[in-house]
Amino acid sequence: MAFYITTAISYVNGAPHLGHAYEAIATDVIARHMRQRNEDVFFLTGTDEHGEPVADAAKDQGVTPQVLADENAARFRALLPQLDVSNDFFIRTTDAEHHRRVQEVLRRVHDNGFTYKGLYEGWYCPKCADFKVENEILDGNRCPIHEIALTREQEENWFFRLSAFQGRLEQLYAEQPAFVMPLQRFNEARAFVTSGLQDVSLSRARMNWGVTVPWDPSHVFYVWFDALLNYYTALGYARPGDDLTDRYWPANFHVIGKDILKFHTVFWPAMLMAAELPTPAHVFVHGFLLGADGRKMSKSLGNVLDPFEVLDEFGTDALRFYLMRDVQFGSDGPVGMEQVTVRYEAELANEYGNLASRTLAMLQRYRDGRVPEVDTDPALAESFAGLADDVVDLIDAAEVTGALELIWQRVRRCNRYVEERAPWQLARDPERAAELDQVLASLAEGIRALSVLLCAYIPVSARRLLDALRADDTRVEAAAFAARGSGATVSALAPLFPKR
RNA sequence: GGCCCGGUAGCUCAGUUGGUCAGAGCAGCGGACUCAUAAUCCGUCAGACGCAGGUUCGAGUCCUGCCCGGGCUACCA
Repeated sequence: MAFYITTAISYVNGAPHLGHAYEAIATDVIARHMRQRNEDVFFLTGTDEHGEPVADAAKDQGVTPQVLADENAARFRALLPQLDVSNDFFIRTTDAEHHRRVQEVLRRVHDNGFTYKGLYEGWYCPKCADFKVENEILDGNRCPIHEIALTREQEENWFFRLSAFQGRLEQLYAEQPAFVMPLQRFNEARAFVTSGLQDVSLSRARMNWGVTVPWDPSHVFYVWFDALLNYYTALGYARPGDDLTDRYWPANFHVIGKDILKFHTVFWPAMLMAAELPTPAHVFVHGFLLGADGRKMSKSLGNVLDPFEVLDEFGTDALRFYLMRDVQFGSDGPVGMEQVTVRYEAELANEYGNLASRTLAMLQRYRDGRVPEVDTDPALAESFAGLADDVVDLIDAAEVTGALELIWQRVRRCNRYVEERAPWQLARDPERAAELDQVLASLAEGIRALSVLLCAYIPVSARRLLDALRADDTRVEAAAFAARGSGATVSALAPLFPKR
């Protein structure tokens, strides 16, 4: 089955930071897992490059918006391979093909009668040449930047008849209780819809850094509408000569941060309805990463976790593991270098890495590196029963943290199993060779099954261990605990997660 | 103000439809073992499950009120 998943696209008016990495990694875990299930996966990410902030920043730097966008888009794009993110395409909203398709879709919205020319009225700062939002205005209606008095002004805009979709959106929320996840966000979005919808402006006339409105070329589309459409337009040109739209649309998952909830859970489905396009199955809203002190990360507080520092110190898999493990996906959570160290040493090095080391070492020492081809221990098999299915169910619900916890319970179980059976004692008694065979075969099988499931989270390390075990099948089906030892001759493996 | 989440051992949190539900991990303390990256394993400590009522044979688990923390309450992207 087709499985289409996206991250939000990053706004290029800034540098990539941990938040971008977090979202990309979480989405990548789901995408990789789905590929392990032989789903026909398409994973999209990219950059959002239009709008006033980019135009303004470019002006400040004395370059054209396109030059600025090119520079910054390259930085975002370069981040992905560093994180081992396996996106299938990287869309830029400045792509010509994107422009063309945005115009196509919104033309249809226009033709269907869901737009009209109206007046946007708001508080305007003549120095900023920009309207200010209600909650950013200082007391006395003053500009937050210039602190000068704002004037009440109007601008002629094209409007989108969001209000016309109130009923259909309510219906969507009634029929798809998992349209927005987790539940708190669903409630939030639904409450917003229920409270009554106003029309929203669809175009801007004061600015030209955007996609031209085809029926009124003096306007460009409001950046959000252009940006949201990336999820749809990308499928049209990601594979030159092959339109993937029918194959993948609508998306299974849009993974986003809570700050852009409204755009994705209200505006976006309404716009798709207006264009007569199917709406996505799920919008998953993740939380924010906080400083180790639980406060919002900020340079002045000095509580920022630098992803590149983690990558340098511990590596890509460690960063991926840490973020998926330590912060419940869907909630906010504190992160810090100390916590990274604890998870790395206690779990990746001591529990998983060392489990691999001791297992391989015993195979080498007691059986010349060969996994005995004997029946595995039903007691250990029992501990793995249902694991892969449970992981599958949790990932279906985007519960990447919960799934990892289940996997990790079995990592611990394997270490306990080693102690229970004490293979080094069995090795001293030739009469108990059969028992030792069983224990070693079972342990090899255990770390193999675990590594298959861990491929989505720590792809490089899991793969290294599987290679050492001569086990190349990474499909989720292969995560079932086998009834017999593989008979493979394993190879030596340097510590997967060396301690410093 | 209204609405939505949450408030469970020192810390981070699990606890499905009410009846071994009082748990896990980390931290602390004690012990065992040696295959392993001095890794691992076992035991142990503590908690009136935010407060007060209520429903029930029985409630972290349902109802009401209150307290505390967080979020949303529209056009910054």
